[in-house]
Amino acid sequence: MTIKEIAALAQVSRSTVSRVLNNDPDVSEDTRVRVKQVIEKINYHPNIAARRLAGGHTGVIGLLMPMGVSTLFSDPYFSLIVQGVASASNSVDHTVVLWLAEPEFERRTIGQFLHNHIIDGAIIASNLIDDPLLKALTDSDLPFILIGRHPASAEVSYVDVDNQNAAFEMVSYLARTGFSQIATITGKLDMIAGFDRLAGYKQAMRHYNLPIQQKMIIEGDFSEQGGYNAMMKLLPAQPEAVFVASDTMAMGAIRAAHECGRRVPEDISIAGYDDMPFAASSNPPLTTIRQPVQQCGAIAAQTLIDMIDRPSATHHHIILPTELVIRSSCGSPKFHPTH
Amino acid sequence: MTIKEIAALAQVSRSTVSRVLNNDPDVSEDTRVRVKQVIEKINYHPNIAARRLAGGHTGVIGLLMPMGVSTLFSDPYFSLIVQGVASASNSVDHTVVLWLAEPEFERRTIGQFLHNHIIDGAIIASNLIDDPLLKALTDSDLPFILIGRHPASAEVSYVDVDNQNAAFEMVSYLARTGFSQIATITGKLDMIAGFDRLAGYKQAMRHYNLPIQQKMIIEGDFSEQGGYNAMMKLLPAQPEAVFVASDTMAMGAIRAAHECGRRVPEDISIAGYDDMPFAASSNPPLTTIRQPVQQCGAIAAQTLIDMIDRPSATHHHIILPTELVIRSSCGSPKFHPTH
DNA sequence: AATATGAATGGGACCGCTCCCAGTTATGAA
DNA sequence: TTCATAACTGGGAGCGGTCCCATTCATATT
Repeated sequence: MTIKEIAALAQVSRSTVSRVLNNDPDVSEDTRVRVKQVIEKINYHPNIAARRLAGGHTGVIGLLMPMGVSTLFSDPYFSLIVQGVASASNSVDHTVVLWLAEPEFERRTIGQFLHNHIIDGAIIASNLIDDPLLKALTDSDLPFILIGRHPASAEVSYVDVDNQNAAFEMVSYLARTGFSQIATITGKLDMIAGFDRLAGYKQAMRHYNLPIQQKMIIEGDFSEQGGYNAMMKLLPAQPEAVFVASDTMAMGAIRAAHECGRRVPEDISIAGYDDMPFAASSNPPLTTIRQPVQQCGAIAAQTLIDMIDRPSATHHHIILPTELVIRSSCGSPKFHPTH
Repeated sequence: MTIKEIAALAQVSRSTVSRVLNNDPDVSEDTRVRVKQVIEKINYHPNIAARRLAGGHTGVIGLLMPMGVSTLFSDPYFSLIVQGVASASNSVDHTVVLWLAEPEFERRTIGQFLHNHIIDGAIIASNLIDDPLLKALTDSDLPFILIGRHPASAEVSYVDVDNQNAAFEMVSYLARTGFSQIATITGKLDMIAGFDRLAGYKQAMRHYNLPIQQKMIIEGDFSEQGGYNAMMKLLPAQPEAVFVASDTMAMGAIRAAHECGRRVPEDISIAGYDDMPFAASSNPPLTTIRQPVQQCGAIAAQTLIDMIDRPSATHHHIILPTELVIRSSCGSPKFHPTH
């Protein structure tokens, strides 16, 4: 089933069929309809490989999430990213493929992924601060965009939320409520999101003249178990409130607190980050930061497709707003007058 | 960076470079080494589109999970499938792409996916009993394999576990323990796995001369919330034990039981299915069926690649063994002497 | 009426690779 | 030494599209 056969059946040339396929205006309405009917009837689909080879684009964009399949699938955050990317791409007739590779294999295949000329561009949701992937990407001529800002930012396009500011807002809220012993469970600090949220915490502490203490800062890893472990380490330091850098970790932290007989928020206040779907219905419902994850994915896709269609030297740096969501996992100091 | 340039640099013909690329034995060791050095130095990657166009295969296989991104990412089952497929494929130098599409868009693009000739074959983890996708697949000439058997089986290849038998084993275990009021929360009954597990339940009930009662059979949907809802509906019927068709649903069922003041297993026994990672550490640890999900994915990939390399008319029907895993979520009737 | 203009279409030349066939050289047997 | 054979290697012909240029024909302009 080739364009040639369609051309024969519709009694036009290959070129004309190609024009119809690509919505070229230089085709008479008659011809267009006739060709389309044949295409429809034959159930013809252009061969992407040939298309790419001859033309230059395929209409498929690649989604790269270099973190191992298991974590990729265990964190609802990624699910939302994927949904955003997929629906935004689909709505402008692009399809998206998720490149799946076990970590060891990934290094070998990543080059292939970038150079195989099967995708028109790539969206990378890595957020490792120092990802070697980035160098490969900038060296190649493949259009790409990051989800999560990159410190050496100017050279690459990204879409992100203002993690630092969001964390600042949250910790400020805690401080204004009257807490002074505010701790934090950070994300992985080699990820930009983890790093930025910690920076926001520190900024707020300084802003409210609260001491920044090492024992009040525990590094987590964005996982539930990591939150649990961190909380166990943190509890002896007697924090009144803790800002946990992700909702998933917050769940672990709450589990740890409960296990040690602390009520939330009566004995200890816990705030999360992400406003994941489960945050509203957890026990207790989580005070957290809402960030538009799905929208991040969607905007990344739109921007990338735009970059593909209209190449230019400028880079896009898009920052999406966050929102403080107050629920009941944070009380106020009067609840535990021991302090 | 084309094969031509490599040929020029290595002072051989395009053909010879192609031979080296494809491990053709008809190349002298000298030449092979020389060409490989150039390839290495230039960091050359063959253009997959051209390769596919000229040759016939790309070394990439497609993974199709037509169920919407959100469910895809929320169920650890799929995560395991993906891991199995990815690692098995990678180990024989194939890469796998996950075709992402929102449901509405999917119908339009699926044809493209099948006919675009960018993938050498497809693995489908749909298990909808009557998936129209299947017809499209059989009509096309793309090699494919199902994860989860298909009722109209002989025509297609698949790898699956013996769901019915596994369910039979589990319910038999419950019956032998001494329960007579055994209920079941099924999976979605338009999925073959849900259907088969219910069949196994019924088979065991008959085998042990236990009555099959409508009120003891509630249809779930494989989700946690679905398990919760089903359990709420089931509780008034006073079952002693319930076989839940997935661990995820079992967690919901346990939650419902607890909420209604029933202890597990003292007041009610609950058995799951899947032996998901969390099943061992849940409260209480779940008696369940272990099925080699990851292995399913791996074997599907291996078989598919074999089918691609050595086309033949025969279809593969592979059934993997399951295992009854006894933990503490099922007690014995003496625990609740009210019955 | 003669010419310029533009819309619609056709055909050739690739895109980068693989496959097949033919040619070259080296090797061993006659 | 001569010739058949094997071991390599090179070149041509596509794979199924897109793009560009050339062509045709109808319409508008002078």
